[in-house]
Amino acid sequence: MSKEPEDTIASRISRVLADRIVRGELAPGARLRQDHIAEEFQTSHVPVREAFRRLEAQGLAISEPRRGVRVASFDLAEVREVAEMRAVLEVLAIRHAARHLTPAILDAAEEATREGDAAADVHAWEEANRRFHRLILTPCGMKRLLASIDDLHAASARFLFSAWQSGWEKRTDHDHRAILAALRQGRTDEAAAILQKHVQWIGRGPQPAKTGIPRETFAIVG
Amino acid sequence: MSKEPEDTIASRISRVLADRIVRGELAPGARLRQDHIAEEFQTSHVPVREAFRRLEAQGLAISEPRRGVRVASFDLAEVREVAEMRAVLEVLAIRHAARHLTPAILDAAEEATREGDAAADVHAWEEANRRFHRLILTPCGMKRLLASIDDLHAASARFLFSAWQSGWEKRTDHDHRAILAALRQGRTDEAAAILQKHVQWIGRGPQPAKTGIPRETFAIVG
DNA sequence: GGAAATAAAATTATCTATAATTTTTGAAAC
DNA sequence: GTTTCAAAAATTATAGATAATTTTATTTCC
Repeated sequence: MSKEPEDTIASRISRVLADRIVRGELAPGARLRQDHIAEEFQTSHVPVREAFRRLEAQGLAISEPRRGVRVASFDLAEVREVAEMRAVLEVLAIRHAARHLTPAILDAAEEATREGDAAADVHAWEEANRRFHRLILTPCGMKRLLASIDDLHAASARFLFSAWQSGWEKRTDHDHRAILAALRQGRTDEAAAILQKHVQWIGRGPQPAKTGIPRETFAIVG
Repeated sequence: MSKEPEDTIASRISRVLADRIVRGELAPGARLRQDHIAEEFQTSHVPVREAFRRLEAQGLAISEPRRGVRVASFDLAEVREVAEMRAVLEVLAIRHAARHLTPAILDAAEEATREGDAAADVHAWEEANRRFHRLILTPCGMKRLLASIDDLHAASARFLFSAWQSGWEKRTDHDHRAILAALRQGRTDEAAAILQKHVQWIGRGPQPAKTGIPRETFAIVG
């Protein structure tokens, strides 16, 4: 019971590195040197290389043979691409999840929304937001679809964190509440439509200036 | 020019293994033993392990810590899941690709369709079919989206090959022609609608009996 | 002073070796 | 004949070592 399975070192390394990349602690283009990372994790570089393959598949790192691995960079076009992929895939997921949603799940999702609204910083908001999406989508039971969505969420979060390096301001998530209301009434199509717009909007509106504090929030979150 | 970059051994191994899994030469559930594969490719098992991580990410293999890697198995539910994911993602791609399509590309796609119709076996058909889809979708220029679609195509092909182990019969692909006609006339919505149905249908109809020769073709191809 | 060439250092990709774990084999008990 | 257990074999995961390549630093030449 208390014995953790403690999966492979490679998976632990890939999780930690993915988190750092998403949070922006590792900047786009930064080189990932296998020996240094191996030293940090007190291992040889073999599991580090395996972790790299995982990051590559997730689109978080780019590897060039013999030239090493670096943190993937991303531009606005890719942010939009990710948003559109998320939109269509999350709609697909919600359509299948709808019939399996229980009041308990919807209550938990509402709680996640409240936590998001009350979040003091962007990381807390992101966690709550992701929880909301996961709660209402997981019941679709489509593992491959959910895994893809998870990877896209990570990519979205990268953008979110890079845009909101400081100065998070609280906001009320009307989309989430509208989605929940529609789901509670069994209006799946309506919920799907709101969800689609909600996600698709990411990266569409005016971007915050790099120097100043971001003003327009609706274009970044989702 | 003649000098090939000859990328890493790991990527070569993952390509070959992926191909074998898709073609059904490696059965679902079959164990992939790193030492044996290493011996076959005249390498150590280190690059083999890296290849495993790639296959895992593509959904072609499943790895359990300390228990090894085996070929992923798939059931009808997963075939449908893949089909639905392909449907929404290919529609997204075609919507973005449409404006960049040239008559030359459409001609090449028509040629691919003809080759598919004339294909003598299921492998030739699959290759032509994939070429068709790639031709009309690639111009969207969304790398991440195209990579996802490619992985889903591989999963679809697995199902196709497992269903049509023998007894391929020629057929005329009306969907492909209708899609091309719509694209030629600039009717993107119509093309997208046909494409969606075309792909979504996979795994829906009656399945061929394992013992006999498959009769219903419309439900398997796409 | 700056470009080109060269030497030194760092880094990647791979191999061989080893410890830990799982699977298989085979005998003993029922 | 089947189940249980233990020893043997096979296999995984990781470490440590090495050759090849790339990057960085240094020197030379213009």
